[in-house]
Amino acid sequence: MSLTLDDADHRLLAVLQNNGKASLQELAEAAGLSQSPCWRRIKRMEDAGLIRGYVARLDPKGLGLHALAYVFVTLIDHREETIAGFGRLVAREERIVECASITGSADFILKVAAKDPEDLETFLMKGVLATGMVRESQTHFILRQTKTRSPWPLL
Amino acid sequence: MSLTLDDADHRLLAVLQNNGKASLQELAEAAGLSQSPCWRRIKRMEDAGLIRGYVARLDPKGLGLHALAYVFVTLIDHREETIAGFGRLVAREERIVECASITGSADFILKVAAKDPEDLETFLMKGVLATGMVRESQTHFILRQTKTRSPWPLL
DNA sequence: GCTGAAAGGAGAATGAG
DNA sequence: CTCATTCTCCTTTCAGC
Repeated sequence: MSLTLDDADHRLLAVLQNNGKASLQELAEAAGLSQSPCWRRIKRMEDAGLIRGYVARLDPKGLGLHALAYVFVTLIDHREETIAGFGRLVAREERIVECASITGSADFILKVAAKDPEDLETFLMKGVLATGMVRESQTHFILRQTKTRSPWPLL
Repeated sequence: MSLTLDDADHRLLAVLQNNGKASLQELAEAAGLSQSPCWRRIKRMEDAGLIRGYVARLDPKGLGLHALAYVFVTLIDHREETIAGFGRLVAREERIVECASITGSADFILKVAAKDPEDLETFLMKGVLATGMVRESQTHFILRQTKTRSPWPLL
Protein backbone atom coordinates (compact mmCIF):
# COMPACT_ATOMS: atom_id res chain seq x y z
CA MET A 1 0.00 0.00 0.00
CA SER A 2 2.73 2.44 0.93
CA LEU A 3 4.37 3.20 -2.36
CA THR A 4 7.29 5.48 -2.93
CA LEU A 5 6.59 8.76 -4.66
CA ASP A 6 9.16 10.79 -6.53
CA ASP A 7 8.97 14.40 -7.60
CA ALA A 8 7.11 13.59 -10.80
CA ASP A 9 4.43 11.75 -8.81
CA HIS A 10 4.12 14.73 -6.49
CA ARG A 11 3.66 17.05 -9.42
CA LEU A 12 0.98 14.80 -10.86
CA LEU A 13 -0.84 14.68 -7.54
CA ALA A 14 -0.57 18.42 -7.12
CA VAL A 15 -2.31 18.92 -10.44
CA LEU A 16 -4.93 16.25 -9.84
CA GLN A 17 -5.81 17.66 -6.43
CA ASN A 18 -6.70 20.91 -8.13
CA ASN A 19 -8.14 19.57 -11.32
CA GLY A 20 -9.32 16.00 -11.41
CA LYS A 21 -10.22 16.36 -15.05
CA ALA A 22 -6.75 17.44 -16.15
CA SER A 23 -5.92 15.85 -19.49
CA LEU A 24 -2.92 13.60 -19.92
CA GLN A 25 -1.39 16.36 -21.97
CA GLU A 26 -1.53 18.87 -19.11
CA LEU A 27 -0.38 16.22 -16.67
CA ALA A 28 2.52 15.24 -18.86
CA GLU A 29 3.64 18.86 -19.12
CA ALA A 30 3.43 19.40 -15.39
CA ALA A 31 5.35 16.24 -14.62
CA GLY A 32 7.95 16.75 -17.29
CA LEU A 33 7.22 13.38 -18.82
CA SER A 34 5.32 12.16 -21.85
CA GLN A 35 1.83 10.82 -21.68
CA SER A 36 2.43 7.10 -21.46
CA PRO A 37 4.50 7.04 -18.26
CA CYS A 38 2.15 9.62 -16.77
CA TRP A 39 -0.77 7.40 -17.41
CA ARG A 40 1.04 4.45 -15.86
CA ARG A 41 2.01 6.39 -12.75
CA ILE A 42 -1.53 7.58 -12.21
CA LYS A 43 -2.91 4.11 -12.72
CA ARG A 44 -0.41 2.81 -10.19
CA MET A 45 -1.49 5.38 -7.61
CA GLU A 46 -5.13 4.68 -8.26
CA ASP A 47 -4.63 0.94 -7.90
CA ALA A 48 -2.68 1.43 -4.69
CA GLY A 49 -5.60 3.37 -3.23
CA LEU A 50 -3.56 6.54 -2.90
CA ILE A 51 -5.92 8.18 -5.34
CA ARG A 52 -9.29 7.30 -3.89
CA GLY A 53 -11.32 8.66 -6.73
CA TYR A 54 -12.49 11.79 -8.44
CA VAL A 55 -15.34 13.96 -7.23
CA ALA A 56 -17.11 17.18 -8.06
CA ARG A 57 -16.71 19.95 -5.51
CA LEU A 58 -19.98 21.74 -4.89
CA ASP A 59 -20.74 25.08 -3.32
CA PRO A 60 -22.79 24.49 -0.16
CA LYS A 61 -24.43 27.93 -0.41
CA GLY A 62 -25.57 27.12 -3.91
CA LEU A 63 -27.18 23.97 -2.55
CA GLY A 64 -29.08 26.03 0.01
CA LEU A 65 -26.88 24.92 2.88
CA HIS A 66 -26.57 28.16 4.78
CA ALA A 67 -25.83 26.73 8.21
CA LEU A 68 -22.59 24.87 8.82
CA ALA A 69 -21.24 24.03 12.23
CA TYR A 70 -18.66 22.03 14.10
CA VAL A 71 -20.21 20.07 16.92
CA PHE A 72 -18.35 18.45 19.79
CA VAL A 73 -20.01 15.37 21.10
CA THR A 74 -19.44 13.46 24.31
CA LEU A 75 -21.18 10.11 24.49
CA ILE A 76 -23.33 9.06 27.42
CA ASP A 77 -21.03 6.10 28.05
CA HIS A 78 -18.32 4.18 26.22
CA ARG A 79 -19.81 0.75 25.84
CA GLU A 80 -19.13 -0.86 22.50
CA GLU A 81 -22.80 -0.82 21.73
CA THR A 82 -23.10 2.92 22.27
CA ILE A 83 -20.07 3.64 20.12
CA ALA A 84 -21.35 1.39 17.34
CA GLY A 85 -24.78 2.96 17.54
CA PHE A 86 -23.31 6.40 17.22
CA GLY A 87 -21.25 5.21 14.27
CA ARG A 88 -24.41 4.07 12.52
CA LEU A 89 -26.05 7.40 13.26
CA VAL A 90 -23.13 9.23 11.66
CA ALA A 91 -23.17 6.96 8.64
CA ARG A 92 -26.91 7.34 8.19
CA GLU A 93 -27.34 11.07 8.60
CA GLU A 94 -26.33 12.94 5.48
CA ARG A 95 -26.23 16.26 7.30
CA ILE A 96 -23.16 14.98 9.11
CA VAL A 97 -20.52 15.51 6.47
CA GLU A 98 -17.47 14.82 8.59
CA CYS A 99 -16.81 12.94 11.80
CA ALA A 100 -13.66 12.17 13.70
CA SER A 101 -12.91 10.81 17.14
CA ILE A 102 -10.46 13.10 18.86
CA THR A 103 -8.30 13.61 21.89
CA GLY A 104 -9.51 16.00 24.56
CA SER A 105 -12.60 16.22 26.68
CA ALA A 106 -15.04 15.39 23.85
CA ASP A 107 -15.26 12.06 22.06
CA PHE A 108 -16.12 13.24 18.56
CA ILE A 109 -16.12 16.29 16.43
CA LEU A 110 -18.75 16.52 13.72
CA LYS A 111 -19.13 18.87 10.84
CA VAL A 112 -22.79 19.40 10.13
CA ALA A 113 -24.53 21.04 7.20
CA ALA A 114 -28.13 22.23 7.21
CA LYS A 115 -30.42 24.58 5.36
CA ASP A 116 -30.43 27.22 8.08
CA PRO A 117 -29.81 27.53 11.82
CA GLU A 118 -33.30 26.32 12.57
CA ASP A 119 -32.85 23.22 10.45
CA LEU A 120 -29.54 22.59 12.15
CA GLU A 121 -31.02 22.97 15.61
CA THR A 122 -33.89 20.63 14.75
CA PHE A 123 -31.47 18.06 13.40
CA LEU A 124 -29.24 18.20 16.46
CA MET A 125 -32.17 18.01 18.88
CA LYS A 126 -34.18 15.32 17.18
CA GLY A 127 -31.55 13.55 15.14
CA VAL A 128 -28.67 13.45 17.55
CA LEU A 129 -29.48 14.39 21.13
CA ALA A 130 -32.84 12.64 21.26
CA THR A 131 -31.16 9.29 20.55
CA GLY A 132 -29.97 9.24 24.15
CA MET A 133 -26.43 8.42 23.09
CA VAL A 134 -25.03 11.89 23.77
CA ARG A 135 -24.23 13.25 27.20
CA GLU A 136 -22.97 16.62 26.07
CA SER A 137 -22.59 18.61 22.90
CA GLN A 138 -21.15 21.96 22.01
CA THR A 139 -21.98 23.67 18.74
CA HIS A 140 -19.72 26.15 16.96
CA PHE A 141 -21.41 27.78 14.02
CA ILE A 142 -19.19 28.55 11.07
CA LEU A 143 -19.21 32.26 10.36
CA ARG A 144 -16.87 32.20 7.43
CA GLN A 145 -15.00 29.44 5.75
CA THR A 146 -11.60 30.77 4.76
CA LYS A 147 -10.06 27.53 3.56
CA THR A 148 -12.18 24.62 2.44
CA ARG A 149 -11.18 21.11 1.60
CA SER A 150 -7.91 22.30 0.25
CA PRO A 151 -5.37 19.88 -1.21
CA TRP A 152 -3.29 17.76 1.14
CA PRO A 153 0.29 18.97 1.56
CA LEU A 154 2.90 16.91 -0.25
CA LEU A 155 5.72 16.96 2.26
CA MET B 1 -26.20 32.70 -8.62
CA SER B 2 -28.98 30.89 -6.82
CA LEU B 3 -30.45 28.67 -9.46
CA THR B 4 -33.37 26.35 -9.02
CA LEU B 5 -32.61 22.66 -8.97
CA ASP B 6 -35.11 19.96 -9.78
CA ASP B 7 -34.92 16.26 -9.02
CA ALA B 8 -32.90 15.51 -12.13
CA ASP B 9 -30.31 18.08 -11.13
CA HIS B 10 -30.13 16.56 -7.68
CA ARG B 11 -29.57 13.13 -9.15
CA LEU B 12 -26.80 14.47 -11.35
CA LEU B 13 -25.13 16.15 -8.40
CA ALA B 14 -25.46 13.04 -6.30
CA VAL B 15 -23.59 11.07 -8.92
CA LEU B 16 -20.96 13.72 -9.52
CA GLN B 17 -20.24 14.08 -5.83
CA ASN B 18 -19.32 10.43 -5.76
CA ASN B 19 -17.73 10.13 -9.16
CA GLY B 20 -16.52 13.25 -10.85
CA LYS B 21 -15.46 11.25 -13.87
CA ALA B 22 -18.89 9.75 -14.49
CA SER B 23 -19.57 9.62 -18.20
CA LEU B 24 -22.51 11.36 -19.78
CA GLN B 25 -24.00 7.96 -20.34
CA GLU B 26 -24.00 7.05 -16.65
CA LEU B 27 -25.22 10.52 -15.76
CA ALA B 28 -28.01 10.34 -18.29
CA GLU B 29 -29.17 7.00 -16.90
CA ALA B 30 -29.12 8.25 -13.32
CA ALA B 31 -31.04 11.39 -14.20
CA GLY B 32 -33.51 9.67 -16.46
CA LEU B 33 -32.63 11.95 -19.35
CA SER B 34 -30.60 11.64 -22.49
CA GLN B 35 -27.07 12.90 -22.78
CA SER B 36 -27.47 16.34 -24.30
CA PRO B 37 -29.79 17.81 -21.70
CA CYS B 38 -27.61 16.27 -19.03
CA TRP B 39 -24.60 17.97 -20.44
CA ARG B 40 -26.45 21.26 -20.60
CA ARG B 41 -27.63 21.01 -17.01
CA ILE B 42 -24.14 20.24 -15.78
CA LYS B 43 -22.70 23.11 -17.79
CA ARG B 44 -25.30 25.39 -16.31
CA MET B 45 -24.38 24.34 -12.79
CA GLU B 46 -20.70 24.71 -13.52
CA ASP B 47 -21.19 28.18 -14.97
CA ALA B 48 -23.28 29.21 -11.99
CA GLY B 49 -20.44 28.20 -9.68
CA LEU B 50 -22.53 25.54 -8.02
CA ILE B 51 -20.08 22.96 -9.30
CA ARG B 52 -16.76 24.46 -8.30
CA GLY B 53 -14.62 21.94 -10.08
CA TYR B 54 -13.43 18.39 -10.11
CA VAL B 55 -10.66 17.07 -7.91
CA ALA B 56 -8.89 13.85 -7.07
CA ARG B 57 -9.41 12.59 -3.53
CA LEU B 58 -6.19 11.35 -2.00
CA ASP B 59 -5.54 9.14 0.97
CA PRO B 60 -3.64 11.18 3.58
CA LYS B 61 -2.02 8.06 5.06
CA GLY B 62 -0.72 7.12 1.64
CA LEU B 63 0.86 10.56 1.42
CA GLY B 64 2.62 9.98 4.72
CA LEU B 65 0.30 12.30 6.64
CA HIS B 66 -0.12 10.37 9.86
CA ALA B 67 -0.98 13.26 12.15
CA LEU B 68 -4.21 15.17 11.67
CA ALA B 69 -5.69 17.54 14.21
CA TYR B 70 -8.32 20.17 14.78
CA VAL B 71 -6.86 23.25 16.38
CA PHE B 72 -8.81 26.04 18.05
CA VAL B 73 -7.16 29.40 17.78
CA THR B 74 -7.85 32.61 19.64
CA LEU B 75 -6.09 35.66 18.27
CA ILE B 76 -4.06 38.01 20.40
CA ASP B 77 -6.33 40.88 19.43
CA HIS B 78 -8.93 41.65 16.79
CA ARG B 79 -7.40 44.51 14.88
CA GLU B 80 -7.92 44.30 11.14
CA GLU B 81 -4.21 43.91 10.64
CA THR B 82 -4.00 40.91 12.93
CA ILE B 83 -6.92 39.20 11.26
CA ALA B 84 -5.53 39.86 7.80
CA GLY B 85 -2.12 38.61 8.88
CA PHE B 86 -3.63 35.42 10.20
CA GLY B 87 -5.54 35.03 6.95
CA ARG B 88 -2.31 35.22 5.01
CA LEU B 89 -0.75 32.67 7.34
CA VAL B 90 -3.60 30.27 6.70
CA ALA B 91 -3.43 30.80 2.95
CA ARG B 92 0.32 30.30 2.89
CA GLU B 93 0.68 27.21 5.07
CA GLU B 94 -0.20 24.06 3.18
CA ARG B 95 -0.40 22.03 6.38
CA ILE B 96 -3.55 23.98 7.21
CA VAL B 97 -6.08 22.22 5.05
CA GLU B 98 -9.21 23.81 6.46
CA CYS B 99 -9.97 27.01 8.34
CA ALA B 100 -13.20 28.59 9.51
CA SER B 101 -14.08 31.41 11.84
CA ILE B 102 -16.61 30.20 14.35
CA THR B 103 -18.89 31.19 17.17
CA GLY B 104 -17.81 30.40 20.69
CA SER B 105 -14.80 31.26 22.77
CA ALA B 106 -12.25 30.65 19.99
CA ASP B 107 -11.92 32.71 16.83
CA PHE B 108 -10.94 30.00 14.37
CA ILE B 109 -10.88 26.30 13.98
CA LEU B 110 -8.16 24.81 11.82
CA LYS B 111 -7.68 21.37 10.44
CA VAL B 112 -4.01 20.59 10.22
CA ALA B 113 -2.18 17.76 8.50
CA ALA B 114 1.41 16.75 9.22
CA LYS B 115 3.74 13.82 8.82
CA ASP B 116 3.63 12.81 12.47
CA PRO B 117 2.85 14.32 15.86
CA GLU B 118 6.32 15.77 16.09
CA ASP B 119 5.99 17.48 12.73
CA LEU B 120 2.63 18.81 13.78
CA GLU B 121 3.97 20.17 17.06
CA THR B 122 6.88 21.84 15.30
CA PHE B 123 4.56 23.41 12.80
CA LEU B 124 2.21 24.75 15.44
CA MET B 125 5.02 26.10 17.58
CA LYS B 126 7.15 27.66 14.89
CA GLY B 127 4.63 28.23 12.15
CA VAL B 128 1.63 29.44 14.09
CA LEU B 129 2.31 30.36 17.72
CA ALA B 130 5.69 31.98 17.13
CA THR B 131 4.05 34.55 14.85
CA GLY B 132 2.72 36.32 17.91
CA MET B 133 -0.77 36.50 16.44
CA VAL B 134 -2.22 33.78 18.63
CA ARG B 135 -3.19 34.23 22.26
CA GLU B 136 -4.42 30.72 22.84
CA SER B 137 -4.70 27.44 21.02
CA GLN B 138 -6.14 24.07 21.78
CA THR B 139 -5.20 20.99 19.77
CA HIS B 140 -7.40 17.94 19.34
CA PHE B 141 -5.62 15.10 17.59
CA ILE B 142 -7.72 12.99 15.30
CA LEU B 143 -7.71 9.41 16.47
CA ARG B 144 -9.94 8.01 13.79
CA GLN B 145 -11.72 9.62 10.91
CA THR B 146 -15.10 7.94 10.53
CA LYS B 147 -16.54 10.18 7.87
CA THR B 148 -14.35 12.20 5.57
CA ARG B 149 -15.26 14.89 3.10
CA SER B 150 -18.50 13.18 2.36
CA PRO B 151 -20.95 14.58 -0.19
CA TRP B 152 -23.11 17.53 0.78
CA PRO B 153 -26.71 16.63 1.58
CA LEU B 154 -29.22 17.56 -1.10
CA LEU B 155 -32.14 18.67 1.02
C1' DG C 1 12.80 2.57 -16.65
C1' DC C 2 11.86 6.18 -20.22
C1' DT C 3 10.38 8.32 -25.14
C1' DG C 4 7.59 9.27 -29.39
C1' DA C 5 4.18 7.93 -32.52
C1' DA C 6 0.10 6.04 -33.95
C1' DA C 7 -4.43 3.51 -33.97
C1' DG C 8 -8.80 2.64 -32.33
C1' DG C 9 -12.52 3.73 -29.66
C1' DA C 10 -14.98 6.29 -26.26
C1' DG C 11 -17.08 10.19 -24.98
C1' DA C 12 -17.51 15.35 -24.90
C1' DA C 13 -19.57 19.07 -27.09
C1' DT C 14 -22.56 21.36 -30.53
C1' DG C 15 -26.23 22.39 -33.70
C1' DA C 16 -30.66 21.31 -35.95
C1' DG C 17 -35.16 19.48 -35.65
C1' DC D 1 -35.63 16.86 -25.29
C1' DT D 2 -33.97 13.92 -29.25
C1' DC D 3 -31.01 12.95 -32.92
C1' DA D 4 -26.94 13.14 -35.47
C1' DT D 5 -22.45 14.88 -36.16
C1' DT D 6 -17.88 16.54 -35.20
C1' DC D 7 -13.86 16.46 -32.80
C1' DT D 8 -11.04 16.12 -28.82
C1' DC D 9 -8.79 13.12 -25.87
C1' DC D 10 -8.13 8.83 -23.50
C1' DT D 11 -6.08 4.39 -23.73
C1' DT D 12 -3.29 0.93 -25.52
C1' DT D 13 0.19 -0.77 -28.28
C1' DC D 14 4.28 -0.59 -30.83
C1' DA D 15 9.39 0.18 -31.61
C1' DG D 16 13.50 2.21 -29.89
C1' DC D 17 16.64 4.68 -26.53
